[in-house]
Amino acid sequence: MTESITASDVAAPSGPGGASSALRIAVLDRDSGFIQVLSKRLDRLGWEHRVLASPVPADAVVAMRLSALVVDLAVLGPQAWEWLERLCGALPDLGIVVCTGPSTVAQRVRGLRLGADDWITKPCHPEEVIARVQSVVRRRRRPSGRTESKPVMAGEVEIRSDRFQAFVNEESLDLTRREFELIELLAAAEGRVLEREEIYSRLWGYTMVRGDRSVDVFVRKLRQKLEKASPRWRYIHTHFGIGYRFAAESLDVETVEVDVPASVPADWDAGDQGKLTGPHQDRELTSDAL
Amino acid sequence: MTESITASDVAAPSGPGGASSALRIAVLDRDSGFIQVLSKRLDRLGWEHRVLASPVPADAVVAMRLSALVVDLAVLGPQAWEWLERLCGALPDLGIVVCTGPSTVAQRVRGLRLGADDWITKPCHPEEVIARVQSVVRRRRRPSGRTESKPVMAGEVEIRSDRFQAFVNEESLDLTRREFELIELLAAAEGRVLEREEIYSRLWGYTMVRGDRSVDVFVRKLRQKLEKASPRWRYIHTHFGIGYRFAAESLDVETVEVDVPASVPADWDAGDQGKLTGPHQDRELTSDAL
DNA sequence: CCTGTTGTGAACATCCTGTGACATTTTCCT
DNA sequence: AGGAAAATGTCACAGGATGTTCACAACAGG
Repeated sequence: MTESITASDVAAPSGPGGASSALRIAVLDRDSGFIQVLSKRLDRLGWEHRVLASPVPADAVVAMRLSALVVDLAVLGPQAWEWLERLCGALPDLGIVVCTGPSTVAQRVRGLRLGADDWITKPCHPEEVIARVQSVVRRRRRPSGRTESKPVMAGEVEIRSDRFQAFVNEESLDLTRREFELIELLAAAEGRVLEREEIYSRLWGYTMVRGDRSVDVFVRKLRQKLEKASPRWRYIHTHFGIGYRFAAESLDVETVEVDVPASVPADWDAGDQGKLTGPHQDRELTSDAL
Repeated sequence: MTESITASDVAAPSGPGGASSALRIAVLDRDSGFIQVLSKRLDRLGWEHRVLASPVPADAVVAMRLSALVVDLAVLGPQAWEWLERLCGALPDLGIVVCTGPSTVAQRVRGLRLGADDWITKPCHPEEVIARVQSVVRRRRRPSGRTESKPVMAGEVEIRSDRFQAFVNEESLDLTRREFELIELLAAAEGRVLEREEIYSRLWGYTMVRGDRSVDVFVRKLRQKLEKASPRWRYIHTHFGIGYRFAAESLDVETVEVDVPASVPADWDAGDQGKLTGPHQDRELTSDAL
């Protein structure tokens, strides 16, 4: 029962951590001949893989952190559609290749609409299965675009994707992987509010269950490190009931904005609101006041 | 550059999930029957599409700014592979679905390896082609899709969905989540009267029980914040016995901002607000303006 | 003038987030 | 392999923000 998967470089689903080669896939099927041939081929490719012979609850699949899954819907029996739908819902970034016996157009269309990425009809050549899995994964990976190495600056921090680190004055913040992924994600969406659910699904790869505090906890860890390294700046802003927003804001220039004293004449079209906080001066519903 | 796919004011209801519709695809094929059927289907889906009958240089395809391309390699003749490779290299984000006659496994694998995202063998059902194109595009959409969202202006307020906030002169109104949802909903229906029941069911998700004052309370909170930030405008108008209507109206006769004619004589209640709202005649509570 | 509807303010109940502590898993070192 | 250190994931609590309800006043309509 020991798994053949030795996690050496487990590229988390949507995470930036991907080595380009090492894939992690699972095959859910009972056709022993097919499995055997496919396994051998996968071995030679050096992909981590795992064979499942019986219907696995969608939740269990989540835990496997796969890049892709090859599945014969026949194994799942009548609940195949439901299973597929749930899985696709939970793991929007998982590549799913259905490889099953004869089917109707309607079935294939249904499967693809539910979220499957490809549908291969048996009998088929294992090499084609491999190629289609690669194709699916290739597309999935693209967004993570690890190629560019343009450091992002925000306030005092510099985010270097090529080093998986953030720096302040050339000093590393010692971010862990998740912390870095988080700040990278937030910074990429600078100015926009990201909802918790979105942050979670983009970092963890599957959908968040209600009551999960992981995002909050990592935000706090990030804030701590940012605070320590760059005390006079605020970067992560809370939007109550929604999520977080990344924007560098300096605390230095104390923006004492006087309330309009009601005795303002009729027309202030001269618009001298006198904003002095630089690029961003929004006063949000920040609960980060200390 | 004259071509513009404008999903003009679709005003995505809420959240990132918005416009999933407007796709732009091309079909490179000569099989007139296939093309015809497919085109009709594409029309009904509202996807912009274009049929190409002869080999188009890869560069030309680039200019089309497509979401996906369906191609019969047979049209391309012997240089099909080279063409495919060049295209995939030039447009890594373009979805490419090969749809062609009988082929060997080796050919299919080669095509997929070169960068094709799917390979369908003719004869095939157009619906399956559609479904596979959707599947391919679905993956591509994730990263880029949700970036844009144009702010909505009304009078002095600017509603930015990406920030879950409304602003007046770049100053946040500090709306809570519900308040924001409410103003967003109202503003999206600008000019029309929304009944309480509808507002309630769209914001709270279930039907309102008689006697529930939640909507009124939130309207009041919204009005307060709007009033404080933009004193010389009225935005939310009560329609007795019905519900509320959102429309920016200046109290200054001078300031001709947007739609309001402003040259209104003495009798406002003559109801020349311009916009008649269908079933209910505009019975306005304009007396409070004096 | 009467009745039902809406505006208002405040009390109250809930939900949300920050925080620290702790359990669990992974990584690294010996 | 064994164990320490680091990273990640969970949990419970406290304080604050938000949502809901209520009573009453003000108002529109007949």
